[in-house]
Amino acid sequence: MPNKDNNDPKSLTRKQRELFEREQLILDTAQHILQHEGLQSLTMDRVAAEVEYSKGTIYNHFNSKEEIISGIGCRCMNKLIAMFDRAKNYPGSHRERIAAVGIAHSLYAELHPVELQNMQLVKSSAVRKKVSAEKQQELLQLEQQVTGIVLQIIRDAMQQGDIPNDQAHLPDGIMLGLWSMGYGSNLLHISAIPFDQLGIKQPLEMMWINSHKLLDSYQWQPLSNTFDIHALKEKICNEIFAEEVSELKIIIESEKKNAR
Amino acid sequence: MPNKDNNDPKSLTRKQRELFEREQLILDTAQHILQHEGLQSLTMDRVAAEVEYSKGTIYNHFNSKEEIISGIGCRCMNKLIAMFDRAKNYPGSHRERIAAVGIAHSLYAELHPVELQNMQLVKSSAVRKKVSAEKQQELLQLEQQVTGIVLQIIRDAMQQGDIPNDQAHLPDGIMLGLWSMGYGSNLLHISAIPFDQLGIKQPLEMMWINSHKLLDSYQWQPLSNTFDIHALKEKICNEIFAEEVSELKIIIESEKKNAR
DNA sequence: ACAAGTTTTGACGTTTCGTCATATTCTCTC
DNA sequence: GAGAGAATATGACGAAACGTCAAAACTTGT
Repeated sequence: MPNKDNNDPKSLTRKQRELFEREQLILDTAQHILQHEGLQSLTMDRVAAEVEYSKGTIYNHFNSKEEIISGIGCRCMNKLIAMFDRAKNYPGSHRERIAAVGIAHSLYAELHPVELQNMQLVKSSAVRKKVSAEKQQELLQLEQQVTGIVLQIIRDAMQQGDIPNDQAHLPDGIMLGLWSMGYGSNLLHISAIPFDQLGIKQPLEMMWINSHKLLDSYQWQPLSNTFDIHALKEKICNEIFAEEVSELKIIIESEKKNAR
Repeated sequence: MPNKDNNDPKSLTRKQRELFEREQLILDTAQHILQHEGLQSLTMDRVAAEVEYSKGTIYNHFNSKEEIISGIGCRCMNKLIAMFDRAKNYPGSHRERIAAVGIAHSLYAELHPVELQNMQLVKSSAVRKKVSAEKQQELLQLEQQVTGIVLQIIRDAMQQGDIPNDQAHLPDGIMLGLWSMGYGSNLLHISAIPFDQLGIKQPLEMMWINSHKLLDSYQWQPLSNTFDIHALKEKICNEIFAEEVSELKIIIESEKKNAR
């Protein structure tokens, strides 16, 4: 290109930036297809056609389709971590902060069911086997960030005396309890089980209640019989996740319209 | 065939039996491949070769690969239900019976991690989309059997007065709490997260403790501070699941040998 | 302007799913 | 027991998708 007035000494960086941006474009495109048409429509030829590069170029960025799927998984984890971080920084009691993390988790599940399913897919051995060690390390590191946030809040609470120290399995027990219950509830939520028809409550609603019962069992002060957990939920939703909640309302509205 | 001394009037039934047996053979074979070589080795040609029928014949039984995978899923669910049933019939307190169900669930996860992953796969939309409505109905019905067993025990306990009736969300709350925590713990258990290395306890161990904490929160008598939950686990393992436990020991032994 | 290096391309080989016309086997009647 | 007609089994084939690689296009430095 003759136009060289941009005499930036970091031309190497420009190239790298282009590479990086293209990588993002590929992931954007793939994620969009995945979200709107499902995994069976996510083919390499399709992605190549939509980003308007050839398949070979796609393969210069990602060694396999699975690597793209993992890449999407990483982005989703980052989005989740951003929400968890906001929850962590909520200026309330430690019990309120951990509750905010729980709300972040279920809001994420409601807002991005497809991504959740994809994150599940990434963990399957079929995908993991074809993904580079680096990407796996990246995913593991992200997972650790998540547990790190939760553990930090629990440790803060212990240090502050909100949780009695004379119990076994701390802080792991609380972390694993919340993690497995949240994880399980989210997956039940996105499963095809028609809870309504079976006369069973929605998993995400019950998760909120059951998590508090679990925290009560660990005697995490203040206990839930001293405050209104539903009011707390409302409060946290308004103060930290207003944006997500309104997004969710829009989704629910449009689903209602589709049902009609 | 000239040899017709077997003058059974139900020759139709014999044919049906043959068909059924072949179907089982196909599923046996597919499950064996899946278990020992993973999903990527489970191809229709491979199954056809191993059962020594042509691919067309396989397709007379199952309309797609996904239908075979779902078929395997159904068998696994049935195996799980059989274990749950044994737990349900344990002649102890209701709290002991529900605890036995929990043990059944984690034993299953430890004994059959591959099947668990497969049952997860069946729930993915990619598979569900290609499966007949009947099979989906069958899967749903099996899932209901599972929840039915749990709900029955909870209702028994309520009727007997073991659980105070003055609480909201009964029996659903307990059921969903145990289900999501068990489900989540099992999936964490089979995930690739190296809990040991991260200095975190194993999800299945914590699930036992946290489930009891949850039941305590619902004030399900007798509360866990009045008995030794680890002794109870030992007792239930010996009295109902001796076979599974010894199977598990063999697996653990052989894994140790492989590690060396 | 040209050469050396880098990146892009898309045709191609391979695998695997699922189909279907043909071949085989079975069953029932005479 | 023979033969017609129905039921079942077969495997070659088409289609779709992954991943590769030699050749083409572009970039950069001299």
